Amino acid sequence: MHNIKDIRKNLDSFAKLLLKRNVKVAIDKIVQLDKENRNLIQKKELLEKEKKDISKSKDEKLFKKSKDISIEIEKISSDLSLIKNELDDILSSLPNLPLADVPEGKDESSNVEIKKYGKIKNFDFKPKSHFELGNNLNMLDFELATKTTGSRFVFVKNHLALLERALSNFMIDTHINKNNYLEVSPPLIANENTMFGTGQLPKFENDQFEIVSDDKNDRKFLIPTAEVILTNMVKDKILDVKDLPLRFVASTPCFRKEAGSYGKDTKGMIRQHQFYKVELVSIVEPNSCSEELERMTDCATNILDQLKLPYRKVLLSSGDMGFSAEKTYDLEVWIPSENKYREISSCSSCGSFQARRMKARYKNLKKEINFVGTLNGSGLAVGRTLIAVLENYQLSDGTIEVPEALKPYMNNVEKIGKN
RNA sequence: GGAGAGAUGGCUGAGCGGUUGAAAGCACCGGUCUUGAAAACCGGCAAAGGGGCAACUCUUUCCUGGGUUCGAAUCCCAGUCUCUCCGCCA
Repeated sequence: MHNIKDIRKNLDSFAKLLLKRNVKVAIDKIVQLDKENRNLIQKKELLEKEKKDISKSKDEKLFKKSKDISIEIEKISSDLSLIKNELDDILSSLPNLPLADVPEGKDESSNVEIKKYGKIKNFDFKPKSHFELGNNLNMLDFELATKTTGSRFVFVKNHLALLERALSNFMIDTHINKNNYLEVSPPLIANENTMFGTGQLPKFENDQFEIVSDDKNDRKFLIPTAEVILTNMVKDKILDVKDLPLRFVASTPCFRKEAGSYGKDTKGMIRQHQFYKVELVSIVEPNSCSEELERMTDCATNILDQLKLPYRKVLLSSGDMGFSAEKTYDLEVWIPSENKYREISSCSSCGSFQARRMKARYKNLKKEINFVGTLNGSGLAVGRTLIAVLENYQLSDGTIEVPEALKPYMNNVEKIGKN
């Protein structure tokens, strides 16, 4: 959510920066609504003052007049709320502004590769895809999931289920022990206001799984990412600067409809309606967002380093960023069967964009109140990490080596194979 | 699911029709005292929005939404949430 005061001050740069994100704003409309809004506020306040004075005077002769004023105030109020709603609707559907160092571009083709890491293994056989491997091991069952649930779900069984759990635990342990995150086990369901706070609503309602409820005024959604619920932990709060930064980590299932991606990655578990993800969220002073973004991204890359998976770090272009982000790094892991890198983590700074939507503020040492900065990143997407481990650690006989870093979590299983 | 109680500022908690944005305490900030600190004493301390270059000023807000009244934190109605007891249950 953008601050109307800031927009007022920087009309041109505001429109220009949104254009960088391929969004055309009706800037004239915003200006006009803002003007009307303030105009009506002034009118209303004047009347309220008059009314207040009358009641203070306790002068019975003026009581009739006070009643008339009430009627007038009511009229103005209803106009006011119409205008205000229209303005808010526009403002709440505009994405965050990109930072200056974000490359300009329409889509992912303008993303900038920062660096490649790790060593891509040279297989002396044709590496199999994760779904072939999983299917042969009888540990990934897509057909069964289709039968019980529908497309884009999967049963993970036996040692791969263990591996999935091991990955999750390994990641969380790393983040709480080495990176100073606080572990959280949050609700997996969020209400409408919470979804608005992080920017999933109102614009991306169709991507969400909504829970059927009798009460239309109490809408509930399965979280599409723990970012939603973790970031909203500071909703409506005024924090003390001494409490910052706050860093939360959670491993949760994520639920997404992925509308619009049908036909893409239909095979395997790259793109599922449900998947596990270890999520990192930081609440910081707004001026340390950029610094925290580097730190958070390092926390995520550290997991890939420890798992010895080859990956690259990519700076997203303005056209490829998510709605709430001002700057995003993607981490892409090497997928041998596809002979390319695929997204496994996305770390974003949102500046104060989400904080304004959530009304999450803090008090600095001078006791000034300001909105906090929020960041979120995957550390990492567990489902996709499972894929990466399967494919990168496969042997010619279709068995899977367990990465060194995961061994403490694998109940002495060192190699995953049929037995 | 049944029966009660409650929701007030960062927290605890008074107020139950008229200068109450709201007592008191805690926390916090400033000052006096002190070699320094503590204690004690004195003073300050809500947020959002509007107007103003500014000093400042106005409006709104005592869970939410309606209603009564010239006037509501206070009365009425509906809803939400919390707590206690009982039942049920992983």
